[in-house]
Amino acid sequence: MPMSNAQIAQVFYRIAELLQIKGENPYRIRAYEKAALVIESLTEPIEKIYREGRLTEIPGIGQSIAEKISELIETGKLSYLEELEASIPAGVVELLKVPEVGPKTAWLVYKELGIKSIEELEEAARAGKLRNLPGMGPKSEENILKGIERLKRFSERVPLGIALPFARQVVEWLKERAPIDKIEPAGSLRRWKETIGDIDILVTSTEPMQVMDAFVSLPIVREVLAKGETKTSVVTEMGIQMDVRVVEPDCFGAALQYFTGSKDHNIHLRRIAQDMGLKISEYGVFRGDEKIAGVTEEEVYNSLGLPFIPPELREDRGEIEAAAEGKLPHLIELKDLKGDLHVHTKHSDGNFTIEEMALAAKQLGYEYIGIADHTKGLGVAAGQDEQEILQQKEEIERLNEKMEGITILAGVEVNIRMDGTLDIDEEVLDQLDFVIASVHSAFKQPKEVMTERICQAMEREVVDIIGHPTGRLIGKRDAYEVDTEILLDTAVRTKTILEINAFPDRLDLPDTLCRAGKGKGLKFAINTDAHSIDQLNLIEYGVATARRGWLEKEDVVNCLPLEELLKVFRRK
DNA sequence: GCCGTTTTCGGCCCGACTGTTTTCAGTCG
Repeated sequence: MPMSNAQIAQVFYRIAELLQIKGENPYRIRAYEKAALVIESLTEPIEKIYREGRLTEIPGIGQSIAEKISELIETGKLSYLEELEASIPAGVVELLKVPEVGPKTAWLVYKELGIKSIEELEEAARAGKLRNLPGMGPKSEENILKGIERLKRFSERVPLGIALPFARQVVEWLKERAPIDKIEPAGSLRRWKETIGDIDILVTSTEPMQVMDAFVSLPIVREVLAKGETKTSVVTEMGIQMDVRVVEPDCFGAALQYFTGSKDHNIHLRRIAQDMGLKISEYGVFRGDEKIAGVTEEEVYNSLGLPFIPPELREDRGEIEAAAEGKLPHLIELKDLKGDLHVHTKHSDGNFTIEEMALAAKQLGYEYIGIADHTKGLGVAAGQDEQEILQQKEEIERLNEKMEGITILAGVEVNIRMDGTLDIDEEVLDQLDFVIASVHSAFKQPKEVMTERICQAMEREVVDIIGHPTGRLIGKRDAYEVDTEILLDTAVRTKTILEINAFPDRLDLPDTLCRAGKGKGLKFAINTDAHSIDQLNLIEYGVATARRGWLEKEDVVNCLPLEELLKVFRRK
C-alpha cells in the first residue's frame, strides 16, 4: 500500500511534536512542520515526485527530509521517528493538546511528577501538586484544569458554515454596543477555510476598552481567557474561541493582513520584507523607524513589491511567488455566476415549488436555474421515476413560457448505483437539458470499486456533471475511498464537469482538488444543492472554495451565458 | 532542517497577555 501525501505529512507533524518536547531548536521543528504542510498541499502524489527524483525541488524539502521521504516510501516506516518515539515516553506528547500546556510544561510535569497522560495531569492538578513546581503557581494550576475541561468539551474545529454566520452576528452585536469605526472578521474565516479553529475579529475604535467591555459581556461568552487593551480572548457558549483585536485606524490594513494569515503566508512575507531591509508587523511596514505602509492591505502588499493577494489564496501554496511574477489568477467572483445548476423542489425532498425556486433565483440576478431533483433509487428523498421526471420536464416547459427574466433548465440528480449504472433509463435522461450523477449509497466500497463506479458514470454520454464528487461531509463523514488522480483524469478525458457543491457541510470538490483539476484542464460547476429558497444563498461558500482552488470564471461552466452553457451540455 | 544575485554558515516573524516574576518565560496565534 503506497503512502499517501497526508500520511507522510502526518509523520513529519509527529516528528515536530516530539522534537518540541525535547526542546529542540525551534527552527528545526519549524522546518518539519513546514515540510508537512507543503506535502499536504501538493497537488500530485509525492510518490510520483519521488520516483522522478524531484523531491528536493519542493520548497521546504532539503536533503535530510528527502531521504526520510524515500525511506517512508520504500519501507513504509522511518527509523528516525522510531528512535524519537522510543526516547520520549508515550503520552507526554498527548499533553500538548491541552491549551495552556506547551512543551516546557509537558516536560516539566513529566520529569518532576512522572505525568504521562492528560488524566494523570488532571489528577495532579486537582490534588494541588502542580502549584509547587518551579515557575508555576495556583493560577497556572487552575488554568491547566480549565484547559483540560475545554479540551474535553470542544477540541474540534468548527465548520465554516457555522462559524461564519456566528461571527457575522457578533459583528452586528458589537456595532450596536460600542463605538466602532471599522470591524472585520479576519483569520481563517476570512480565508474561507472549510473548518475554523477560532474566530478573529478586528476592530478600529477610539475607545478600545469600551469595545472589550461590550465584547466580554455578550451573552454568548462562557469564559474570558484574556482581556487587554488591544487583545481579548473568550470561549463562547458554542465552544469556539473568539478573539477581538483593537488597533489604531492607520494600522487597519497591516493588522487585517496580519490577523488574516495564514501563519505560513505571513512568515513568507516577513522573510521578503527582511530581504528588502523592511520590518513588518500588525502595526505596519517599517523601514527603520519610518512607517511606509499600513492603512490598507493593498498598501502593505505593494510596499513589498507585490500586488494585493486575495485572502482565499493566502496559504503559502505558491501565491506569493505567483504574485511576484505577476501571475496571480483572476479569481472567480460571486457576480460572475449566471445560474445555479443543482436545486431540489417539492418533486423530491425540496421544500418549495419549481416556480418558487425560479423566482428566488431571478431575485439573485441569475439568468437560469437548473432543477435537479433526486431519482427513484433514493427512496428517503422521494426520488422521481422516469414518468415523474418527464412530467416535471413538461411542467418546466409550461413555466418557461409563462415566466420572464429567468430560464428554468430541466435536469435531474440521478443516482450512480453500486455497479456504476444509473437508476434512470438513458432515453429519459437524454430528453433533459442536463444530468447530474451522484453517489448516494454504498459509501464504503473499496477504493478500486468506488473509483471504477464513478468513472463508469462519467463514461456515459448523458452524464454532464458529477455531483459532490468525493462525498465527504465535513466533520461527519470522510470522503469515499476514491483514487482522485484517476477521477480527475477520467473527468478530463470524458469532458465531464465536476461539481463544487456549495453546501458548507460538503464544499466538495475540496479546494485542493479544484486546483489539481484546473491544472489538468477540468471544468467545474458551482452549485448550492439548495433544498429551500434560503439555501440558494449558500452559493458564496462554493465560490469561496473555487477561489481557494485558484479558479477563474473561465473554469466554471455556470459563468457562461445560457446559450453557451447549453452547448457545453451537448458536447459529449 | 532549510536556504542563499550580498551568504554553503548563520541566520531563521513578531508581538500580546498572563503568571510568577523583581526583569522574564511560556504560550499562543
